[in-house]
Amino acid sequence: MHNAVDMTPPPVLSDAVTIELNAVLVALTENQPLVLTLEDGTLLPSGPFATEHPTLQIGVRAWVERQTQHPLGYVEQLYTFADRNRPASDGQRRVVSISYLGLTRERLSAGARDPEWRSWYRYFPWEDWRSGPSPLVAETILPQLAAWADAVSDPVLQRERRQRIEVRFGDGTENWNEELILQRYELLYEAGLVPEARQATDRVVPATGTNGQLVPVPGMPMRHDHRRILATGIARLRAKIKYRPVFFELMPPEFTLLQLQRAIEALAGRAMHKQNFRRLIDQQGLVEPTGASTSETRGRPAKLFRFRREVVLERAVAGTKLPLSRPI
Amino acid sequence: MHNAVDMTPPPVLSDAVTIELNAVLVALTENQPLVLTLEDGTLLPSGPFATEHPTLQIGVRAWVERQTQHPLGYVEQLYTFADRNRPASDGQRRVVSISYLGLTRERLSAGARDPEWRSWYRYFPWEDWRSGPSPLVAETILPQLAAWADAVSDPVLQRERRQRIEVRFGDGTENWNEELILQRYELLYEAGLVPEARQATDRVVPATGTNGQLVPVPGMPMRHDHRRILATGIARLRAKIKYRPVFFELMPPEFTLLQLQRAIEALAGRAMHKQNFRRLIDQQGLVEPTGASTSETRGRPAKLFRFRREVVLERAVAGTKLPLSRPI
DNA sequence: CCTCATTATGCTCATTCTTAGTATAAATAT
DNA sequence: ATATTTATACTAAGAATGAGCATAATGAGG
Repeated sequence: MHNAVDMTPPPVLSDAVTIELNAVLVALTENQPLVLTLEDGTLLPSGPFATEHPTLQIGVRAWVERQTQHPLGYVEQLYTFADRNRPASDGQRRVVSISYLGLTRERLSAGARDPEWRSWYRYFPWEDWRSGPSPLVAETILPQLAAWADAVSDPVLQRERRQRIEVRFGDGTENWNEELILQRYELLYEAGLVPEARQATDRVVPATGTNGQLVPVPGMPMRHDHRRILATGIARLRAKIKYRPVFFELMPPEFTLLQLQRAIEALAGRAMHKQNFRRLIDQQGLVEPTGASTSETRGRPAKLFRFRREVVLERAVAGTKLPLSRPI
Repeated sequence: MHNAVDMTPPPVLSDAVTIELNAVLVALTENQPLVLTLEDGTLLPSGPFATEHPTLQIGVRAWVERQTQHPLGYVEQLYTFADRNRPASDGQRRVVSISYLGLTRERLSAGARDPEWRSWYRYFPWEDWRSGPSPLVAETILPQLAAWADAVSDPVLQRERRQRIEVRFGDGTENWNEELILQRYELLYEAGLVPEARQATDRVVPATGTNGQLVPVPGMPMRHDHRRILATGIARLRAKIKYRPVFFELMPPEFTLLQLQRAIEALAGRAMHKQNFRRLIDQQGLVEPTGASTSETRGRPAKLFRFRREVVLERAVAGTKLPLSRPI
């Protein structure tokens, strides 16, 4: 590397580290957003980055495809971090984790136990607002967070905590921003309301119930920080669907507009107005009718659509608009 | 790490790699967006990630602050890549580069040669549309890209190339999307129109002028892939200013609304309608008047503003809207 | 002092977008 | 046949946006 004379840091040996790749692999089935898990749903798939992989992305694709027997469509880097909660001083090499978001069209080996596809709302039940405000927020989460805010005596800090709660969770019925899933998880972690927070070494102020005990919020935990990585992936996807047509990779080659709508709603965790959704979709020229219709549903048969070739080719830069506003 | 029996890849030694940290460090002075460079503007600052750094971000902060003698405000991870153009088979450890975007309030050591702050439009002159469409696009870039598209005989490929050019550059006067800076750079690279493309080992189809020679587009190159990293940082920043109040970190504690507008315009590379800008800004409650005004400018004195405390505290989730549309 | 150039700021207005419907069509289940 | 379900067309109120006019407050130059 370069060595500008007065810029060079004191000669320090850049240490050897080991790279671990993590994947948040997403699929959609029957209006459920699924994520691939291992070991009874407690881990995301991960694997080492090795010499045989020319690039990181090829590394991720290689072992995900081997594990799932399925070609991986869209792959996007999520985040890289080093040594969260892992000490480096025991003679072992430090581990740097690089996480990826992957989208795939169909799930496979349904019912398998390892790997197993699970709805991500098992991990984040409060994030599903498709049929209105999740009662978990108003009834369980907000009261406990309020207690956590009250637990600090300094009025300035208390006000800051209340503000942070309000921005992330709204009031339980309004001002819900589905993109803030990661920030919500992190706040719950900080408040000691998720089980993962107990094992952590850093200072955590646990919330206590009326009997002085920790009362974890419903939602399945994962090992290490994999639930946080999952939240990062969901957040990225929820943000991205609003301006890039990522759902290409999740949909079958032909679909009805309602299927498309339900797919996006599954990702966003919110319902959309049907007529407005259709208007936006065909205004944008993302899809074209195949000419056929389906009568798999009960009512009037729906036209089938496919994504337009030109848009698929340029999906990395093509724009989308959805009747999901970017709140505040 | 976990080891699900039928999931384990063939036992492969996860190889040791070296981590290198790169920084795109941005500041604003006199309506120019500046980036910190080394070695006569040919490199971005980079340094090794070493044992003494508990986390990656602390590592970046540590040596950037040592190099610039200036506290680093906002820091955000950009991208991680391994071995772009670097062979791994010579017995040396592979290098994984992790790049960061940093924002800082004031530049320092003005006029110093190393490190030196430079306007990023020296590297991407075609990206400055603040006083209308950049003539470089219509007069230099588009003709050469058109020649590059024509150079392929297969009509399907030719149409695809034309479409990619159109999406990224528009027609030279309209449909300019300032967020696509990275995709534009990559297209110029692919077309062989930037000098960096010549040294690359991968297959590059160089564009040729009328006399059969490579005609690079104006804009200073950098070594390695640092200009690409810079483009990544600018793209991230241009996208982010539209929905998060990142400009906090770049502005002085007090400023006029015109100063704020010029700052954002410098980042976006586009001009905004003054009255509409003001309307949006005060609708959102991002700033509050300090009560004072300034008469540093020639005309009517402008009120001074500061960012509101509440918004600064929650800047990671606070929203912004600017009269810069997210085109297509 | 007067006028002009310059910047700041208030206000309007037409257009487009968005939201939240109503209405109607075409199928299935009973 | 009738109720139910789904698809699709259309509309009207309200909000947001884009473009511009009008006025205010200052310094510079005569």
